Amino acid sequence: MSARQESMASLTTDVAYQAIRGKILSGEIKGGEWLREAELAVQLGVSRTPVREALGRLVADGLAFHEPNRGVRVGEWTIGDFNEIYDLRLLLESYGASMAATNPETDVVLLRKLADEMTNIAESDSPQYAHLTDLNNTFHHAILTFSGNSKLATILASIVQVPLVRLTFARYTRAELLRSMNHHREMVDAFEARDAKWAEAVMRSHLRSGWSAMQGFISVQHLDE
Amino acid sequence: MSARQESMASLTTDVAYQAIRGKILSGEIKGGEWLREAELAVQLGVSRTPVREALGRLVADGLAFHEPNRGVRVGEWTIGDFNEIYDLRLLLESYGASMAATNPETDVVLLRKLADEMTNIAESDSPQYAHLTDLNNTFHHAILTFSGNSKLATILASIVQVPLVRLTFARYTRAELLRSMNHHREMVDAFEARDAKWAEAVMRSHLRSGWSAMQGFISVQHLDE
DNA sequence: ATCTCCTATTTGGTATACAATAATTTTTGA
DNA sequence: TCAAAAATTATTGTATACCAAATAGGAGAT
Repeated sequence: MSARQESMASLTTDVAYQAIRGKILSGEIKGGEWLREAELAVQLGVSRTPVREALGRLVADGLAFHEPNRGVRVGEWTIGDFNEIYDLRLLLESYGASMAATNPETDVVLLRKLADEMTNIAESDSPQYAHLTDLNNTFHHAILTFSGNSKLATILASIVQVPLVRLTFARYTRAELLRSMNHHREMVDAFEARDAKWAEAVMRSHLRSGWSAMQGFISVQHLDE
Repeated sequence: MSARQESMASLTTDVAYQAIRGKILSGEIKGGEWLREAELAVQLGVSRTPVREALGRLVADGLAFHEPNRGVRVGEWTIGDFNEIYDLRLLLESYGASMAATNPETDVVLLRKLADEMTNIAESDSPQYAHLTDLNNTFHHAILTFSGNSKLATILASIVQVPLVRLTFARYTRAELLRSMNHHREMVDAFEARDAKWAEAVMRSHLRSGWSAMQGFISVQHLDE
């Protein structure tokens, strides 16, 4: 099982999936809206068939919901959902960090490089948030990979997913941003020391403080759109 | 998001999904075998369309794998996979147990009823293993529900899944079976005492001992078929 | 106003056709 | 003989057309 994944390069269906997913993530299609097969098909210039398969995948990964004989509609997320997601993320990622800390396969050099680069970006005058987000994703994903449990990254991807995408570093205060960067570097130190408990604790702090920072503007976001 | 799920009652596709899934779980279709669309379609007396959707769902929940322009084939599972799965199960279910212990919504009466009924069955002369398995699933699922995190049960279902289905209580020694029943009852005691740490510890013991019992005959299973 | 019936819309499913791709077999050429 | 090339075959991926069933919404009747 382990390695192979074959992430479905089958052109049309995949394009449709990515396109619709993008519309949801970007907010172009809002929560609760219907995803009409025919409409999307003409919009994307494909037939209903790949659209249906794409919708099936969106439903499968929890981004949308299927109502029999009615169709598929985009999911809506409450603060309670975010809370549940963050609790699980805390549980799984801190476990991953503790496992990665004692795994000899863990590439500490890579992680440090990522942490340092993120710090540089964050400390610049006008941080490139998009790049920062990419590096951050890479960093967290790498840790999960180094945990040695190949299922871990998959599961987390299926939980964390979409709804958090719009909550980016751009919303952090400067203090929050710098603290986040400090966490990254401290985590690498913990890995270097092969200290599982330390790594786990830093990851907990990191995610918890991130969640705390986000909670503020989630309600705002709900109000102004 | 929380409650609603709309578990797709759309006849044909669902029937196909269940049928193919059943063939995999029962071992009729073995790991590594191809799932041919046309073949399955005639076998099930439906067209290729619902078969394709069913295969998509099987791929989505990790039971099968897609190889572009080649088709879908049933996954193969190694002992390493089982290990990873059990580690995650331990993490998530013990978390669930600890949360359920202090949740006032937890229906201790129901759980005790289940635990007692399982004990009765296990202590009888010829235990009805199928019924025992059902009750056990209900018991574990109920705890996850009482954890208060609605995502927890979903995630676990997506991990534990299939590959473990064939590893049933029927393979347990009498001692292992009775110990498992003791764990269930002890867990209810921990819930009644609202002792999160206790509940968590019992769940850890429970799953770890179960995994230990299974490890033995997994290799056997691999050899004799 | 409420209930019933009708109609439009949309899904869920079938059937069929066909291009693209990968595997297999056959043929070719040294 | 045997490896490379070419032809054949099998199967997926997509499109298209069509139809039954279900739902929503509105017209009309009570």
